[in-house]
Amino acid sequence: MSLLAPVFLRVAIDTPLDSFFDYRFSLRDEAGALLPVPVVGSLVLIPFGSQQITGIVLQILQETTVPAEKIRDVLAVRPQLPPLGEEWLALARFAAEYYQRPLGEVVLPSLPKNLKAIKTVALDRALKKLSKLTAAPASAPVAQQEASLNAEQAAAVAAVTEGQGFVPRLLFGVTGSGKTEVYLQAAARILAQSATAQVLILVPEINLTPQFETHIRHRFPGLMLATLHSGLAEGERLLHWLSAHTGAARIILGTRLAIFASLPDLQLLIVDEEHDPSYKQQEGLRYSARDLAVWRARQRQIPVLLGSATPSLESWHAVQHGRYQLSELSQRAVQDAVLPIVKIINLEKEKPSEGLSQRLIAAIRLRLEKGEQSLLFLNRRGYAPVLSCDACGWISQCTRCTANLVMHKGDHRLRCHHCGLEQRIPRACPTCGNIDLQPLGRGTQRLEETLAAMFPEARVFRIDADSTRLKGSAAAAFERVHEGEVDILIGTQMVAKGHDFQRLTLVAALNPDAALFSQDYRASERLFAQLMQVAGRAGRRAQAEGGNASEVYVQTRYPDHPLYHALMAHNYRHFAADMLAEREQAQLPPYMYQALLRAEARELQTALDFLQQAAACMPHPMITINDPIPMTMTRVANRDRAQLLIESASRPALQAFARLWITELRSWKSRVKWSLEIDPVDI
DNA sequence: AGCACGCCGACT
DNA sequence: GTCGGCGTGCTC
Repeated sequence: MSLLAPVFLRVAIDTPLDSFFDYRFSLRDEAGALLPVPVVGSLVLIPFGSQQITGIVLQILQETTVPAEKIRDVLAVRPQLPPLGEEWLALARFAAEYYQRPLGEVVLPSLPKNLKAIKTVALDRALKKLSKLTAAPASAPVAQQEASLNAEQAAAVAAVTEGQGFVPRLLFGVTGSGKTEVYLQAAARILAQSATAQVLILVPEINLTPQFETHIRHRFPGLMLATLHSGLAEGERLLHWLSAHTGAARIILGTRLAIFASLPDLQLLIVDEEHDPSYKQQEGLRYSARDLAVWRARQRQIPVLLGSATPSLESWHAVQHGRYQLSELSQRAVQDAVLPIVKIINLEKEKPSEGLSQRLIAAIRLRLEKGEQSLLFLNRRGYAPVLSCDACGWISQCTRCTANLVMHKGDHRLRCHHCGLEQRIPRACPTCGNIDLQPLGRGTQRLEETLAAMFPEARVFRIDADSTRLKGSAAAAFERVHEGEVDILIGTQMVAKGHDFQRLTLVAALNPDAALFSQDYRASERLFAQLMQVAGRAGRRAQAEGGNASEVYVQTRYPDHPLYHALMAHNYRHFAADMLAEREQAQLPPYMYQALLRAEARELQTALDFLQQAAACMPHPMITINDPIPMTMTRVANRDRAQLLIESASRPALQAFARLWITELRSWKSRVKWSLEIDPVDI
């Protein structure tokens, strides 16, 4: 083999085509100088059709079966970037295989845009900046001002840090039981064990990164921390990603996308609020960051800590079956703090006015008198979910979706929350001309208006996606609440997570019933977690301060529902046992594995026909193929959607089937847009 | 998925 | 006579 012969690079690129592409790489440049052979994991700039794109080198080949006339030359390699490692590629390969997507569609979207740009100015600048920061004196990663731990916390920290190899562990503890302290001290010990060790901490929401970041910076001064989430500007994102990739960052804090960070010496993974649905990506590669965290830990034979007050039934099931270890924090860690008292208000007996029962109004008034905060949780933004005409029965419907247009009073608009369609609120009914149109139902805006009128002396404040649309305004809004500038806080699920408000002693869920009877069998699991979580916002204050225990009010038409009883008793174990028994009885996950084939087309029937053919094309003894059904929200943005659920008791069988099935469906070259999701969560 | 090439309707 | 509709075919 002559040294002058070119080599061929097998490259993965971001395309739905499930194949790799081979390119020629000449070992001599135009001047005749010898070039080093590129390394697997390098990024390369290549011509692709009429475009120039960036791909990643998977293999170096001496020859290729691709006809010579088709082969094209690599345009450039990116030598300044240390190549992505084998271990990272193995993670991407696993995700691609497990979720049944082309490898390039996993790898390339997970990299910062500036890394893939044709021009390397941004990359060069970031690398230069990074080299200055490491140059900074590396202080010993000794934790500062550690809080003292109770026995359960200490046991959890010891168990995490003294275990050998891959140990998945569930940290089960109510809000306020001190999970964060366990994370920080476990991280401190792991970081102290070597000068290069890295710890990855995942949080469910971008809103939670700032306060977590503050904790970490305070606790580990001088240690490089990288945050990774979708809110970063491209420049920051590249810098942070590079600091993780080069090993300079020792703690990496991020949302689900951070699970794909390149981390050369990862030694501990922490997934906070592991049950949170946000860990599931709901478009493109539909991965579970929680599940991938466990996979990464197994791959590297390191501990992974999954924390929650209301663990996912999957994780709880794994504990019951001995696949995960359990560390429990059974007490609130703050001295004298007690669990809030949960009170159920029967809306059939206590008729609400403007959505508020008299008892709840009285409870709010009491808090105002004592200078304490109340939080009203209503998971519905806008003024009213629909506008209607009493005279003819017209209601505000989206013309493009199977959904109502939501009334937004502030900017006088009707808005579809699914496709973004907007129009002015009509002066009169579009069908009969009646000028007296009625908002039906209640959203956070209307509630805000009601409370402001009811308590003119109170500072009423609303936090939802509408009120925090501008970048950075969510952080400012939470800050306002923390500073005590708010008496009554109204919020959607945004306020349910993570934030601890010191003067908050009343939490109310105004209208949580809808989830009880949802078609989605996971809805009650989510509702329970959400209510436990929002309840956890209250009662952090020590009783010793002279206050009574905090209160949580739940307004419901179904006061005897077992979910609310479990909530009153703060009894996750009981709830989980019931739910798992139900799931086993009904043969649902985690006792069964599922995949969901979705199809969309202009006409519903086209989508259903496609699914019907898919259902019939490959019978398999170990796979249950259900009937195609229209999705609950059939039409979104003028596309009709339908789905087909397949199930199996065997994960390998489901995987093998899905692989063959996808190959078959691809070969049809149908014009129906379709996708297959493994382990779907929103059914 | 992009993007080009290619063959039929309403415009300067 | 051209601009542009989206059908189909390809991408190392």
